[in-house]
Amino acid sequence: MKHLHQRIRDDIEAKIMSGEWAPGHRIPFEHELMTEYGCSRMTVNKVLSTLAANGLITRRRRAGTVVAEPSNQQAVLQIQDFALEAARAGIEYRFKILHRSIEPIDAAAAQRTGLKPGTEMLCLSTLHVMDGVPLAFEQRLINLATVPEADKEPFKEDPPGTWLLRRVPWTDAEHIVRAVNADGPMAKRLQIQSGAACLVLERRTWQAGAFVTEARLTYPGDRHQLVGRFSPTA
Amino acid sequence: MKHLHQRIRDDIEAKIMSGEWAPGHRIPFEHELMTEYGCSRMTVNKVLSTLAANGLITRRRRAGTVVAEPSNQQAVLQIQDFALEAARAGIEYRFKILHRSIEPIDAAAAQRTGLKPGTEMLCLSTLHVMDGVPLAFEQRLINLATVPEADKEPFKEDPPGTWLLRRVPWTDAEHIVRAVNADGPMAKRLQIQSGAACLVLERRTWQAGAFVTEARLTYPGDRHQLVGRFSPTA
DNA sequence: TTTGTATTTATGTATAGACATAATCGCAAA
DNA sequence: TTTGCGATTATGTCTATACATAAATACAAA
Repeated sequence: MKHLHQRIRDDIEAKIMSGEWAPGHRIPFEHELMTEYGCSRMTVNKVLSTLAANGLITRRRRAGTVVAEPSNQQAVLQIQDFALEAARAGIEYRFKILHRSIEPIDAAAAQRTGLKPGTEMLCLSTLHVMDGVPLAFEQRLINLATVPEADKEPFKEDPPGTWLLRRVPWTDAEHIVRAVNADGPMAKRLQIQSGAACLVLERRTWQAGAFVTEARLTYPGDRHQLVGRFSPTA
Repeated sequence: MKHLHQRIRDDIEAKIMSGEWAPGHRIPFEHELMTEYGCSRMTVNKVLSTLAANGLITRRRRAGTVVAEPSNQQAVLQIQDFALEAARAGIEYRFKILHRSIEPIDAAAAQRTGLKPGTEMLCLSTLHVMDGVPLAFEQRLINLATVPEADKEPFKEDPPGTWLLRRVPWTDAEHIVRAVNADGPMAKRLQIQSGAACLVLERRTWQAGAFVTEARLTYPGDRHQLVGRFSPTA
């Protein structure tokens, strides 16, 4: 016999995912489920709260609980930290800062990040190399207003991403994944053919509303992929 | 005065994200937090359970609770359902089944899906068109052992993905995102230049361990991107 | 030393009740 | 008809308690 908690949850998920309870359908009240399963309200409540947190259902006081609109399917993709992954796998990892400067943010980037045009940003270009093979090229902007100590950091030990991850708390991130053809300079840096398909991952992170950093990572398409696993229940 | 629940949660998250409690650091026992905040164990327990579900902490019986290793950063990417998105945006959407057959699964696919080689699969190739522009090419395998009714479905109303989503409950999915150069036939189908970068999304779904379907979606790189938002707390 | 077993301990699940709160509904007053 | 207000109702949060369970620990037997 499984846990009641799990049984209630499985039942509801099955009904939603089979389409028996379509989006917008009102789910039985806690009171009703409580009678149906012969358990306390807390048990039902915890299940429904969890499902709501996972976006499967929408709850509103007085109105009750309904199956959520299948907004967009969500997939959890894992995005690796080069240094960490390399260390774990026992692979030789190096990185090289190819460019470093402090510049006022341009108009397009200001738009993306929500900063005032002209804000001073630390601009870094980094090549990530594993086992002697270029794995990714990283173009990064760091907001010096939020992370002033980045100015004096030489980035000798850790690459900028790892350094930031350890030092700056962040609360929100936005990701964009695209595919592009490598132009000449990019092809040269990554040692691939000009025009080869590359996976581009852009990540912007904020900390309590304050912009922290933007990273654009370009991976050779034939050497890399993003992998993710997703359970609606997890 | 905020809810106690939220306060405890904020405190713990702040300590973790500021680095004060580094990965591996043991968090006070429920018993201790209960005394510290002057509340019941259930309250503390719910907070910690939620944080554990979000991957911020790791809990083990008897051993206690520790700050989770920042394994891989996880990003929640949104993956759209063509028909649904088009309907919402008021865009004209069509799809065309270019190929349909029933074939025993090949060795490579058997490996990926965990099925026995030779299992009968419904193979479909579909072109998705929005506003007259090819948006994606879909190659899909459907496990007839799990979804026998797919055999007789003509897929006139809904494209295979939408049809399956409505009909088959699924519990697990695996995603892979890659970038590839379009070969000749693909370029022709998508009306792009041969060699143009394409985003390839592979999705495999299971239902309680039974394989349901595999979809490989190829998007022109210049027409599409995946977007995602992520908060560690949400 | 190794293996097996009992104990302890922290978390996991569940209960039955309490009060708070937000949103809706119905009714009455303007 | 519209506005305002009180009653109702479903969810939100929390308590105090109970027993289950997994895992570390200590101790005893082989």
